[in-house]
Order: sequence, then structure tokens, then C-alpha cells
Amino acid sequence: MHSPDLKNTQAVVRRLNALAPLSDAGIAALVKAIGERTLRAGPGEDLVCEGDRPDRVRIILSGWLTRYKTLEDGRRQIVNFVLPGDTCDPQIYLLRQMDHSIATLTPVVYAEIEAARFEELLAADRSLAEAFQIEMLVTMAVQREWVINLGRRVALERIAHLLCEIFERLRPVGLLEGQSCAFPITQMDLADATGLSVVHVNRTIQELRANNLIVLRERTLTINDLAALKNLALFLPNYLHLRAE
Amino acid sequence: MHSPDLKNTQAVVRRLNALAPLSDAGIAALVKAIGERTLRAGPGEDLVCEGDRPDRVRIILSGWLTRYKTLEDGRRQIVNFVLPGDTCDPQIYLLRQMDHSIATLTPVVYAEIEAARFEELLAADRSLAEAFQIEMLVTMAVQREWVINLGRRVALERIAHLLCEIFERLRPVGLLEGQSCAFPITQMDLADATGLSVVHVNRTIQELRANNLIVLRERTLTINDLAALKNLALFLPNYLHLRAE
DNA sequence: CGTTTAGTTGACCGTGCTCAAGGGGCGTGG
DNA sequence: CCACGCCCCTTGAGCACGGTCAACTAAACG
Repeated sequence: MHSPDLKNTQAVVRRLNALAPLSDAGIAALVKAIGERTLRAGPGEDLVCEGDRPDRVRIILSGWLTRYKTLEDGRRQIVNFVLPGDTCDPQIYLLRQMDHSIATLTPVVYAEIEAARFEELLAADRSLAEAFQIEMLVTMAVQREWVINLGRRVALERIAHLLCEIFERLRPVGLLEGQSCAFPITQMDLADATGLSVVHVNRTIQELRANNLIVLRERTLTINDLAALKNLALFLPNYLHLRAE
Repeated sequence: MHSPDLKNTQAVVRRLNALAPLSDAGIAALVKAIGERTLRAGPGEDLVCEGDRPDRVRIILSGWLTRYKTLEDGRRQIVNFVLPGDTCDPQIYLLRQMDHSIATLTPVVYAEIEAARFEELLAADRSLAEAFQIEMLVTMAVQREWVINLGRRVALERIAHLLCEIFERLRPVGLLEGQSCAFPITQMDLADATGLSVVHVNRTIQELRANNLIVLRERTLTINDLAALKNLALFLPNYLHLRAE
């Protein structure tokens, strides 16, 4: 494993640590397992498809992905973004079939751990088992918040809320640079994530720009006034369950 | 524990068994734990409030509940329904704070199991641990499907989809009577669950009635043509991950 | 260079919201 | 026993948020 991957592995540890404290032994075991099998994928690839039999866990070292599902008639809905440090589905191998797909938005580097090997890890260190369990609970909480976002927020609030969420999720993995972060999500993806049309996403983003809340260009997001954006979005970070506030 | 509770306990076992096969020892341990502490709640009570520290697991023996969250300005969104046989949050005691509330829709009978006692159960029987883990995964899958429902289905499809989901979730716990089931959800709750207004929910239900797809009155839902309703809703049951189809 | 992908703009339209009023069933208290 | 209030459902009218369709620009890429 070469240096950038090592740095990214540290991001994974930081992320889990932000949810629950890891033991040194747990960290060592996890880092070792990650080092055993590191893979790469290009942008726009399906890493997992609906209908696949899940049999392994993927820990994202770098890059962004989406979980999504497509209706028979082509309508697509993104149900979540998978960010660096996130684990794709600890435990999902208990199900016999994937009910959704996972695609890369950017080039992605990830560690792959077979189900049995992953179970070993959890059994060997209680702090790891807890951390992954909590990660799952937080993913559920995020999913619930998306339901609220789609159900009860208007377009402007909705997009603002999504931006706040991504920003705050990038913080514990050290991917913020001041008020800015990478933002490889196209307006089309944003539309599929917020249940809006591309046209309306475009107009909504322009409104956020006009209000001087954000700068979004060349795949970089800058939030000029985070407090104001959160206020507009009715954003409360409690559902992310981060230890350090 | 008297007879109706015993019958309801069997529903819990049936439900978990539909997700993953339980061992006899696991069933016995679970039934015993449920019998230790059975409680009742009236309709319209908050069983759990946002901000509470979670410290126990609740297994619903009978009655319906909602998980919901309220925005600062009063807008409310129901993120899920909790049905008989469901377990309120195995593992959620790992988090320090509830990020949403749970309220009863009807009178509810439920078993309460302290976190430590619940961990004992899981540790003692692997099939129980797996079944509860799978229940959690299925709850996540349902949550994802709600995002799709709110994001990409129009009102008519959306309500139809919710009706199909509830119907199919009641099946494994034996709460269907032919084409009918109890349906204690008011149109206001339906509105908060689907992200629509009460007025529009009312009109949409009338359209389903006019198309002869459903009968909904006196808290009872009858689905005249389940196949047609599923078709209209673009409903595919794969996300419920039930073993017997 | 042509082609593709992402972003932008305009015009028009429709789904679903808001506001407002009224009806029916049921429990409670006078 | 009736009256009242409350909850839930229903209906009408007008409107707005966001969708659709279409065209155009700019950058990226082979």
C-alpha cells in the first residue's frame, strides 16, 4: 500500500472514531484488513447492482458514490451519497439480494473485505463491532432525514439542506478546506437526489448564489455563510450523531 | 401473560422467521424475554421523544405507531410506520440521543427489554442476533424506498405504493383478512407520511376509490385488485426481503 | 473538429397547495 | 337526552411551485 492510500485509511479511522472510540487493537486490525485488498474504480461505474448477491463489505478510501434505484419507466432516485470514509453496508451480506445499486461519481479507491473476514474483525474487537453498528444507525438516521427533506422542505430549503449535510459529513474525514470542499455532484445528480427536475435545480442554485450563500463552480463548493445556509435549510446536525461538535 | 398477548407473541416470532429462520432455543429465549415485561399505551401517546436517551428495545405485540419528526416551524413528516411484530430499534441504544420521535396511532401492547438484557439475548443465540440484524437492514431498505416514493412518484402512485407496502408488511404477521386489513391511519397522517396536503390525499384516495381499486372506510382497507394497485404504484416487493413469496 | 456532457434560459403548463367552508360521527357534560 | 365541541372527512376556487419542452452556450474529449 502506498502513501496516499495510507492517508486515506487514516480518514476511515477518523470517521469511525468520530462515531465511537476505537481501541488500538481494533484500529490495527482494521488497517491491516484494509491493506489486504485495495481496489480502484473509474467514474460512472456500477460497483453494485440491484439483484446482486451481496457477499463483501467495501470501505471507501477516496472518491464519491451514489446509492440509487431506477423505476421501470426510467425515473431515477438517488437515495444517498457515499463519501470517503464510509463503509458500504456492513452486514448487508445477510440479505440475499441487493435492492438498490451503487455507482461511482468519481474515480474511487476502496478496500474490499469478504463477509467472513469482516465477521472475524467484528468478533475480534468489540469497539470495531460497535463503531460499524453505529455507522449503520447513522446511515439510517440520514435516510430518515432525506425523507423529511423530500417530504416537507421546498426546493430552496431542500438543496440547502443537502449541501449542509454533505459539508458536515466531510468535516470529520478532514475533507474541508476552510469554507470549501470538493463537490463532484452534477446538477442532474442533484436533481435525482432531491426529487426535483434539472431545470429547477439549476434555478434554485442560482438563487442560493444570488443570495450570496454559496459559490459552486468547477466541482468545488464554497459556503460563504454556513450559519445562514443552515438557518435557511432548517438544518440541525443532531441526526449525524457526531461525537465532537 | 394472558392469551391475547401470547397470540401476539407468536406474531413477533412469525415476523422474524419470515426474515431469517430462528432456532428453537432462540424462540424460547425471545418469548421468555417478551413475557418478562409487557406494557400498554393508549392512542396518540409519544412512546419515545426526540432528544431522549435510548436505553431499551420495544417489541410491538399489537397496535400501530409512527416514527416522525417535526421541523421548528411545525411541519411534520412521518418517516415510517411501526406495525405489530416490528421491533423498535434493536441497537439504537448505541446512540446517545434519539433523533426522532415515536408515537402510537392506536392502543399498543409492547414488550420492553433493557439494552443489557437484549444484548444477552443476542449473545446467547446467533439466529436471534441475525434475525434482528436483518430486521434492521429491512427497515433501512424500507426507508430508502420511502425516499424513492417521495422523490419520484406522483401523488396517486405514491399513496398506492404506501398502501401496497403496508398490506404486504401485514401479511407475514397474519393480519390480513382476505383482501382487507385494519387501517387506523387518518388522512392527516397519510398526508404527513407522503409529503402531500390533507386535501390532496383526500382527492387522491377518492380517485383510487373511483377506479375501484380500494375501499377505505371505518378504519378498514380493502384492496379490490391488488395486482392492479401494485402495477399502478410500480410496487416491487423485493425491498421487503421476505423469504416466503 | 464534431460529439458529448453539463449548465443555462425562456415560455408554458399542470400537479398539488392554500384558504375557506361545511358535514358527519362520537364523546362529554350540562 | 340533547347540545356542544372535536376530530376527521369532504368540496370548491384560485394560485404557485416546480415540471416539461426546447433551444442555446461552454467546456471537455476523442
